[in-house]
Amino acid sequence: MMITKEIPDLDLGQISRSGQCFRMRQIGEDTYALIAFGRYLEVRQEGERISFSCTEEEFEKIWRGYFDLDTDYGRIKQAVDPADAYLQAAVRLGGGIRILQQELWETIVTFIISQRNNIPRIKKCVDMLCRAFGKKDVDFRGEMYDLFPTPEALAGVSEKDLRDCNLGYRAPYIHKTARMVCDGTVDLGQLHTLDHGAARQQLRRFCGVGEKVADCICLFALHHMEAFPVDTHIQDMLRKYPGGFPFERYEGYAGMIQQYAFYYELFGERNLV
DNA sequence: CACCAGGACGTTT
DNA sequence: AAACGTCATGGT
Repeated sequence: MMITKEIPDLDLGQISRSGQCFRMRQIGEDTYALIAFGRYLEVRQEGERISFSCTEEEFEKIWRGYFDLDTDYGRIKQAVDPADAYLQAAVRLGGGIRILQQELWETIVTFIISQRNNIPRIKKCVDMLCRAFGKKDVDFRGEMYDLFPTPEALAGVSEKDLRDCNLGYRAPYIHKTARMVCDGTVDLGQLHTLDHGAARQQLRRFCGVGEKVADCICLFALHHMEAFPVDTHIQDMLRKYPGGFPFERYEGYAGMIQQYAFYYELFGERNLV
């Protein structure tokens, strides 16, 4: 149960480092393990040949959508202004990033955790949460792994138990948010049917979800490619456009441009551009 | 509208 | 070793 596909514009290392998915880890030189939609997957990359540890059926059902394989990222990159030295450099560095289509509940919680936090620590917190409150399952080798805890699981534990996962002041945010999902205050299923403005408005009702986190959830779980989360790194980037960033040029997919810029701010050479 | 606490730790100096 | 910063938000 190993299938191989030819996939352009995809770099597992870049996706793993890009900080949109906190449950993807490197387990070998070119191999990554991730857990999503109740499945454990190992993915290996050799150039454009990507191997998936699953059946063809599972690939079509889950991973084609998860890795956003029906979006043409080559076309998006070609649309970047050739005269824009900054974005050209950003695309050169992070051209293998894709916008994953992750699970909504997990994305809500992980991006509440992400606020005022760094990527290595976010991953640790998420691992601890899954270890403590997630259902256990076995992978294709028979090894145990932890699913992401359900809203019911997180609403059912004490705030202190959440704090023990090093969530700090985010513990009450997550507890309240879990309860709001369980009691139906916000309908997660319905969120998938809303447009960007309406979804963002609903997400803002959760405790601990502000403008930035709401946009991350829209981009990484609801696949609103127009969502443009502005954090401290993107603020730095925007300052490099004294005449204003050309949002109108990238209408409908500014979120993808945001990801290239975010990655470049984090991993690009400091003295370049 | 302008602060500022709250937590813990990765990163840089 | 010590200061600095981290994919912000809610409360005052």
